[in-house]
Amino acid sequence: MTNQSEETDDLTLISDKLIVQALMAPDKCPWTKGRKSSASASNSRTPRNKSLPPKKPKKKDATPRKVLPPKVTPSTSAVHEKIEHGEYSCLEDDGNPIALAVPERKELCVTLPPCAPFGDQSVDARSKVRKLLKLFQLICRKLMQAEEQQLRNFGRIDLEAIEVLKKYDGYSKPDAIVGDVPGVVVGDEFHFRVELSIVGLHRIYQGGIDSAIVDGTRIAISIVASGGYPDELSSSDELIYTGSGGKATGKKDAEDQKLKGGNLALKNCIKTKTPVRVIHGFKGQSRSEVGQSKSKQISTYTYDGLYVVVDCWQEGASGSMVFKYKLKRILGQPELALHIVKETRMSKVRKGLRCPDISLEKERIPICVINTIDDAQPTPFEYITKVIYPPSYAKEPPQGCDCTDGCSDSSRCACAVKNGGEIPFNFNGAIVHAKPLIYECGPSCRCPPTCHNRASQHGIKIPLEIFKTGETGWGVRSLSSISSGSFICEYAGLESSTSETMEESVGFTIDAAKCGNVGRFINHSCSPNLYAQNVLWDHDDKRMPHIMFFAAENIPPLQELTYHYNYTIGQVRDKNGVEKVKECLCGSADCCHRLY
DNA sequence: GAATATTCAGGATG
DNA sequence: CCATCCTGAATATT
Repeated sequence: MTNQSEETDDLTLISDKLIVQALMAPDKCPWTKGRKSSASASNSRTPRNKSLPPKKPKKKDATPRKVLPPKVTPSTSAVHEKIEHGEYSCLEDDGNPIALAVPERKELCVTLPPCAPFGDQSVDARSKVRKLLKLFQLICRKLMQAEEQQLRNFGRIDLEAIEVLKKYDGYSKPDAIVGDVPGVVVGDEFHFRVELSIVGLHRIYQGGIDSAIVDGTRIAISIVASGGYPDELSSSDELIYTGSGGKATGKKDAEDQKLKGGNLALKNCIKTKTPVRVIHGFKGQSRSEVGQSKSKQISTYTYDGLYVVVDCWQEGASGSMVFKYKLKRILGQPELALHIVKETRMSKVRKGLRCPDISLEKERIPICVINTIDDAQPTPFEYITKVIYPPSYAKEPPQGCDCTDGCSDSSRCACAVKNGGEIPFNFNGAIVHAKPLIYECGPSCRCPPTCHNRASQHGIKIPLEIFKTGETGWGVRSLSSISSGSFICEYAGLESSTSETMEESVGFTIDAAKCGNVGRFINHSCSPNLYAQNVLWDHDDKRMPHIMFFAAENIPPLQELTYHYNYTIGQVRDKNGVEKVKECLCGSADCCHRLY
């Protein structure tokens, strides 16, 4: 609908505010209020002190740069009002610090955002769920970071993280829910069983069948099928599930499964016609990145939707009988993206393929263009992978570190020190949390390219594709699942100064109308799944940091990638200073229907 | 030897 | 005390 290159007119940003998304939420970041020095912005290991008065952000110092979204702006609105109402806040700011109960001398402190959103009626269930999950994932990344710095060894990060989360105001034990859980949508992905429990999808940690008593009878409310038993996940909408207990789990003694507990509950569902939530677990989807350390086995749990139990019988030889259940998926629910991806991968020809690699091999992996809506092709542009700086501009050489130990000692690595004494990435490449500015190691550092403090400078690693959306023109998505914190891509384009001379210039913008990379196709959303992070690595000019997109949550395959353009209403004017209005079409629940 | 499969042990919840 | 469609680390196997 909107065409990028048509919108190349005079967008003028009258506000000098710079707003960038926090990893936690569409939030009010330090940028909004002026910048803190990156060193003081880090809260990763502040001493524990709950009564610490909230830090007042500095009014404003040097305003670096405005993020100019692609001039092709599809749809949008602004989160501005919410920011004004203080509904959101960012990790870097005045959160309530919660100390981890680390039974060793070294205490870890995770700063959590204020808990206003919880229990607030105005926040819909979906936002709550997403916030809780983001919070949990943030804690996990923090713990992982601590583990990697060898401050401490947690066996089970998931269990450790839930302990922290429990201390957070707004966390409560989930009630038993029959049917869909408000805020959870078919296709949602999780990485730990604990996460299923947090959102109330499946409350027990290990058991496969969660049940509740309704009207005096025990009925099943959710099941997890993750390969522990030989279930049959036949084709599409049917599932044969194996009961719990007996020998199947690898017991020493053969034993018949008993019709009690979960087994009975599941059988009762036939009579009561109770819908059962099905969560599908997949194992070993880990994809070892090139040059990365050993890839951990990663399990993914996908919410498959509601099923009804239609049949129940016993199977097997006497002495090792098991219960089997036949479940049918209730019609009218969205198809799992996973299945579509499977079909797509199976089929030889890709439907709607308009271009096998729009980057013309400039990226490490091809980025194809898919259009199953009409015949349109993207408007031609020059594909570049790196930002192009103004001709007159000579980049300041960065001051690197001289680490030879892989920058492992974050108190000695000069780059880590600039990041407030931490390497802001986990060893798997995920960003730990949003910061005003991140310093990656660069060309003048002595560390090798495999250093963990170089997460976003090696280009795109996740297979992305450009596709035609219904309403918003072109968009970007992936056939793979993306886990929270993953680096997606840079926003590349022509860097230009907003004032006459380079020297006096206060603001810079990136214009991707004529040349750019995939980043120029990423649409706006009021509840985005990516966020933009400022990063410096190949130069030290804070006025024009790289703008790097990271996943703010787990993103299922085929879901469109979006970030918040961060316009404010009234911000954009035409040549004559007249306010311009653009409708937001992002369609999210908290959309305010105006991009600017 | 490294990548993968199997087993073991520790653990939270009900 | 019991058991569980978990996890991560330790062994075993290709």
